[in-house]
Amino acid sequence: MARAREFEPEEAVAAAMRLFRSKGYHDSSIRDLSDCTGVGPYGLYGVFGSKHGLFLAALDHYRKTVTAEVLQALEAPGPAREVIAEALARVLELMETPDGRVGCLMCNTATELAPQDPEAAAKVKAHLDLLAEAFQKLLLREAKPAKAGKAAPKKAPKKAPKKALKQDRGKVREEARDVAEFLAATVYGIGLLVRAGQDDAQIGRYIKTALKAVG
Amino acid sequence: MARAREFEPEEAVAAAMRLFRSKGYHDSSIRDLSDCTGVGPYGLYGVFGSKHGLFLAALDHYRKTVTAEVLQALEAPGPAREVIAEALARVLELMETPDGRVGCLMCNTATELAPQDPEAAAKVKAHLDLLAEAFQKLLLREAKPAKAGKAAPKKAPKKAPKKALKQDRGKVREEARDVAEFLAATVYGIGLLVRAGQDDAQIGRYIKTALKAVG
DNA sequence: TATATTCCATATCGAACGTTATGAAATGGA
DNA sequence: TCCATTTCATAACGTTCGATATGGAATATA
Repeated sequence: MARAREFEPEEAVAAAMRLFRSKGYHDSSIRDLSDCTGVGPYGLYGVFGSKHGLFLAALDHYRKTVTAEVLQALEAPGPAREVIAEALARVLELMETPDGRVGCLMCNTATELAPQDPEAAAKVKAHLDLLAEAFQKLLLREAKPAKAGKAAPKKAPKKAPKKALKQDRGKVREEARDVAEFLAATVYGIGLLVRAGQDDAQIGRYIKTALKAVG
Repeated sequence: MARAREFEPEEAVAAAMRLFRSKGYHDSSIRDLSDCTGVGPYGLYGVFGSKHGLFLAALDHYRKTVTAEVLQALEAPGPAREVIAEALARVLELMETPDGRVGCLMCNTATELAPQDPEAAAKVKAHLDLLAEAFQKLLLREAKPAKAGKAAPKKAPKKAPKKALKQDRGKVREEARDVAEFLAATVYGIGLLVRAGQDDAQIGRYIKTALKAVG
């Protein structure tokens, strides 16, 4: 048929994501994006339709790469609190890249674009929910080891009326949701502090203090 | 001598601050600012020198108005934890304005500009420190009621060796600093969540959970 | 009232923006 | 080997950017 494409869209998105993450949406021009991806306006518009389309693709790429590493960290075995501490430490690591301390693209997007860009806002919200669900899953994994486990439960349920059980379950689930949402926001908070120029020691203390809310 | 100025710089800054807070720096044009302040490019450049100068003035104005209300809330009497809860609730109120849920200008600036704008970054950092100091002062006010107080101290110091006193003081002070820094970051976190489009109920749960870290 | 000076509204500047048009280069099927 | 088609690099489009120049209106002093 015709000439073949000479670039890989996925690679272009990855490069564009780096630029957007570093400089934000408005301060990244098509020429900048063209330079950093090595693609040229024709290619970018042909595949992504617009600067905005490319940006949305970059948001998806962020979730599939950076955020995926956080979610993976939350799948680690062990006590929830320790897993969370490790995951948040990993988050902090991920906020620094060869481009500098660029923070979290989703957090940056929330403040720069969300109120005026429904599509970007939807992706940010979905991302927050994704994080919260991962935290909640981890928290509930520990809260109810009711299923057959190898080790015996440390805290044996004493004097637990059957009627109250459902209420307890609800309470536990509710608190887990609150803490999970809080931790998802904390992930954004880490990105925010990195972006604000705080050093790792200070952010480490922030994480340590936030963990006190896990209970 | 000559013709008098027809606008009040302070009012112009206030209007510019509202626009910057709503749309960010890069998405607010001189024409927009000219329209919303009613001043015209000549006046703006004559007084503020540049768009960037006007923005820095807007950051100062934010501290002197919005943040001042938060600092005032932190001066309220009563148990630290309750005062903090009230102050954070006040923060949430302040994030909504006639222009919508615009969030915190300092938080927005941290993510949009700080890495590439040293002057803005310095103001953001100073603002964070200001908040942290206010929280720390409040926390320490409660931690050491050593000075002559009307009511008797509830927790009488039992078996406290003189040598350990200094160390305890240091520990208390250190923990107060950590919590204070955490709470300052929480203020930004509230602004971030507002900007991300979370509703008040969700942010209220975030505040409630964060308060668990106060201890 | 005359004048020098400053401010205002507006026009305008060169540059950069996001996007599209253009012509040469490349490629699979006839 | 030619052709139809698609991609490429690049020029160009109209618009808007931040910033400045300009001419008339306003004012304190003389």
